[in-house]
Amino acid sequence: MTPQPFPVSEIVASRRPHRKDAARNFDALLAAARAAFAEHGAEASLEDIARRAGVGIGTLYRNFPTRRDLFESVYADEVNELCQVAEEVAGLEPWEALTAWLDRFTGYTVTKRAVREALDGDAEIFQACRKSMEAAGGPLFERAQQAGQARRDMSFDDLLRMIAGIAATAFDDEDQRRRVLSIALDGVRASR
Amino acid sequence: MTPQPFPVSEIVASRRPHRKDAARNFDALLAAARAAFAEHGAEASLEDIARRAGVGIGTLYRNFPTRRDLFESVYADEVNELCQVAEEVAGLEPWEALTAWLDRFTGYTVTKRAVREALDGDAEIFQACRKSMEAAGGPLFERAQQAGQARRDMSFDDLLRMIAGIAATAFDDEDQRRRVLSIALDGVRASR
DNA sequence: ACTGTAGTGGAGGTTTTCCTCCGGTTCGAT
DNA sequence: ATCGAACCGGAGGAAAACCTCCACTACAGT
Repeated sequence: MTPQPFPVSEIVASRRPHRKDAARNFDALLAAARAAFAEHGAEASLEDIARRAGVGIGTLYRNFPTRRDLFESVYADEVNELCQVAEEVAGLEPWEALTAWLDRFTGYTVTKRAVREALDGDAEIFQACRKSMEAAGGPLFERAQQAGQARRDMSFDDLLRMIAGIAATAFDDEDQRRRVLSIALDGVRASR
Repeated sequence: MTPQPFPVSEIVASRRPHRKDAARNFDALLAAARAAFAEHGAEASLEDIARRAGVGIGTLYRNFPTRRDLFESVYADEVNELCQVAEEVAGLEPWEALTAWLDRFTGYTVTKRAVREALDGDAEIFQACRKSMEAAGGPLFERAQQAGQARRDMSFDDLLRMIAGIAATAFDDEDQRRRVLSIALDGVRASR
C-alpha cells in the first residue's frame, strides 16, 4: 500500500467500516452506485442500487443516511483514483504527462457527469476534492507552462472545467472523443 | 413572420393546437417545461410543470401523452430558435459569424443539457434537429474554413459536440465561460 | 468456544409521481 | 345568439420510491 497524500482518500477511508463483512458491503454499494449513477443519472433508485450490490436497503441507509452521502462518496472515490493516476504519469515529458492525465480524466468523468450534477457547489467534501485535484494535476500543468508548451493566460481551474465539459459529452465513438479533445488541447498549447 | 426553412419548425408547429385557448396553454406548458427541465433535470415532475404553467395535469397529458413527447417539443423549440440566430449573424465576417453563433449556442444549451440527456439517440425528431442544426450552422463553419480561418481536419459535428460539452459545464462566472470558450476556439483556428 | 456488539435485510407505512377518465366549460363557425 | 366540437381540470386509483424499525446474524476480542 502506498501512502495517500490527498485529502479525499481520508474521507472515503474514514467512512469505510472496520468489520470484514461490512467493508465488503460498503465496497459493493459504492461500485453499484457508481454504475447506477452512470446509467440512470443522479436520480437512480436507491432500492435498485441496494439490489445490484446484493445487500438490503437497510444496509445502504446505514452506510449512507442520505442520497447526498452516497453521491459524495462515489465522487470522492473517483477523484481519489484520478489523483493516483497523476502520480503514475509524473515520469513523462511535461506536455505528454499533462495530456496523458487529461485523457484518463475524460475516462473517469463519464460517471462523474451525473454525480457532479447533484453536488451543486455547496458541499464541504467538494472543497477537499478541489484541493486534491489541484494538488494532483496542478503541478503537471505548471510544468508544461514552464516548459513553454502550455499558455500562461489561463488557470488550472479553467483547464479542468474545459476538459470536464468535453468529458461529459456523448460522442459517436472513441475516435471522435480523442479528436475533439486534441483540438481543444491545441487551444491550450502556447502559441508558436 | 419570416418563413421557416428548417424541418424542426414544422414539427413544433404541427403539434400546436389551432384553438386560441388551447394554443395559449400549449405555449405555457412548453415554457414551464423548459424552466423545469433546466432546474430539476430530465426527471422534473410533470404535475409540477402543469402547475407552473397554470393548467391542469389533464391538459398536459392531452398535449404531450408521454414524457418523451414533451422533451422532444422542448428540444425542437430550442433548436429552432438557434437556427433563427444563425440567420441573424450571417452578415458578419466569417470567423466572427461562427463565434457569435457559438456564443449564443452556449446560452441556449444550458437548458438543453437536461433535455438531451434523456433523448438518447433513437428519436426520430432527433434526426430532424440534427439536420436543422447542420443546415443552420454548417454554412457558417464552411465559410470560416474557406476563408482559411478554421482548420479543415475536423467536421462540423466535432465542433458542435465540443461546444455543447463546454456549454453544459458550470463555470464560476460569465468571464470564465467566455475565456474557456475562446481557448477551445483557438484550437479550432487554422494554424498559422 | 463464548459472548456482546456491530451489522444485516426486508416488511411495510408514508410520500411522491404517474396517468386515466369524465362532467363541465369555452371557443368559433354559422 | 346558438350549437356542437374541442378543450379544460382535477379527483382518485395504481405504481414506484423513500425510509424506519427491529428480529436476526456473523464477526472480533477474550
